[in-house]
Amino acid sequence: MAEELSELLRVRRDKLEEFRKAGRDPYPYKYVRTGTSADIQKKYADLKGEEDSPEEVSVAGRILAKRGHGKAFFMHINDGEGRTQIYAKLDLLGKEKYELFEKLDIGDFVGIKGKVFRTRTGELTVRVSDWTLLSKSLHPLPEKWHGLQDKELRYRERYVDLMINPETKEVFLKRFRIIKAMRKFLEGKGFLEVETPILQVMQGGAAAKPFESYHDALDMPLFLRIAPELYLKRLLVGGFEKIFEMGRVFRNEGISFKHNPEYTMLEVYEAYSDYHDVMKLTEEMVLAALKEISPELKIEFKGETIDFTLPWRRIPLIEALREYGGVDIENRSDDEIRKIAKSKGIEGFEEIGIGKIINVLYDKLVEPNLRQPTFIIDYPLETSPLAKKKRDNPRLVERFELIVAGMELANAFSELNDPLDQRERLKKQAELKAAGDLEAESMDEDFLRALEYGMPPAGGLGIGIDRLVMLLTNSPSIRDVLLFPHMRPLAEAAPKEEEMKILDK
RNA sequence: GGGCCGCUAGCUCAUUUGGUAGAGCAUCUGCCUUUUAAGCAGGUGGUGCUGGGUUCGAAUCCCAGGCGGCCCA
Repeated sequence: MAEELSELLRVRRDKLEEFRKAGRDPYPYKYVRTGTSADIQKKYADLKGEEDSPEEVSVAGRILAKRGHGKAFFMHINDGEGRTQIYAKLDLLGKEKYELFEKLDIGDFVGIKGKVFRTRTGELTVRVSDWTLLSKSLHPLPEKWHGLQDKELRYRERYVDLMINPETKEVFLKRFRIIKAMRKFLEGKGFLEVETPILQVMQGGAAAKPFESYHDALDMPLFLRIAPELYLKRLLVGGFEKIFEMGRVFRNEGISFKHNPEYTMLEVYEAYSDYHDVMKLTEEMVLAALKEISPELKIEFKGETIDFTLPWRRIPLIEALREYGGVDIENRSDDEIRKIAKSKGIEGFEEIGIGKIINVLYDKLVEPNLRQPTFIIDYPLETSPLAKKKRDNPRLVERFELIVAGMELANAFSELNDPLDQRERLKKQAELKAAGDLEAESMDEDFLRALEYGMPPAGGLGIGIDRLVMLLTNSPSIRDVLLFPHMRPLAEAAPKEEEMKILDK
């Protein structure tokens, strides 16, 4: 494979051999550090200009910058907590060690031993008394001024993006803190984290097209879950009263700035609660996540100010359609609603249920216009087969979605626990599926049996974690908050014939 | 799925009537013992996304395809 290497790559491989010949293993097994870059900054903060640290330290990291000065040499190395300046002098190291040290490349990992001192410009610096190559890098890094700009490369080679662009790392640190804060919030309220199947026999819990897989030994198809909902409800039946699951779900749909085929969803269920309680819980939890990122309740997102000050607006779906879409579907027949939809340019859903059409009307006319945090509440019955009917209006269900910056962030119901009603609703879904609606729910007999044993009244909530992180980190695309967003493979990385064979077995 | 835009050195970007493809950083060589976008001098490095077409001649014009971005459905 090595015959076509460009000069830059060849030079690094040559150096690899040179280090080997000089008796330095380019990939040794371990290195003992006395501390990190941050430890040095903290420990020697009071070091005066003229003095050395009394003892030697050892640090390790990736070389990010080199500045040679003839018989002296500066570099910066980066570890998980920051950077450390390194100073090497011919006098101190001796000819052989110094000349090899100069040959280290940007990108290499090194271990550095030496005393700490302050340079003329005041920067704490380790003066090298000995050094160890810890891993030879065979690729040049992107340039120091602009970093890696090309979005495609940043997504495809996230490892390079992370090592070179500090703001990328910052986004993911924030992501992990947000998730941690939400777990902490829920655990503080007595919720228990559970895990349910990702490989599911039935399609259920949401309106979405699933990915299909196959279990060879059982000789049966399996779906990757589109939601954990139906299993979490089985747990309510089993006696868990406050539970949540944070995990990956998979939806076989298009890709956009707010859609990735796999994403992280938080689902929360609380027995003896209804959707009013869940709205309060949602507000508190989102604010707990926000607090982790910003002391203010107002944040910037794509040039827009989003104000999370409570209370957030609550508006029934039908009113929202009137206010934002100028259409009135209250007390209209299915045919009339279909006509309204058509007049708004919504076509191609002729065989599909009226619930879907209302959803499309809403998606098109209302959602993009909701910029500030807003709860859309009380959805038409047909749109929500898993939600309880509204207590004073059986044409509606007790459901809300939280919309921020035109994005659906959360979806929640007073969960349907009447097994006979649920059976009727799933039957309707099965009819829609038969008519060609790929997103319709399956008739899940085991789930219905569970409900027949009795599920306590409960409020349930789903939150799209990735979108929340987008908002809180001012990231314009979901790809910016996923470490490895889905990309079409490059020709060179496309699946090989051997791999494709697996699918035929 | 549709529209627009992009793809040029490892990276960031130039290159206008179609006429031998450039810069900065990185890399290499020489000088330089406290620099930090170190400096000075010199050099190497290109299937111009891929394939086809037009032309004496294509990075540039045309067609098809690939990958990506933005907007729309």
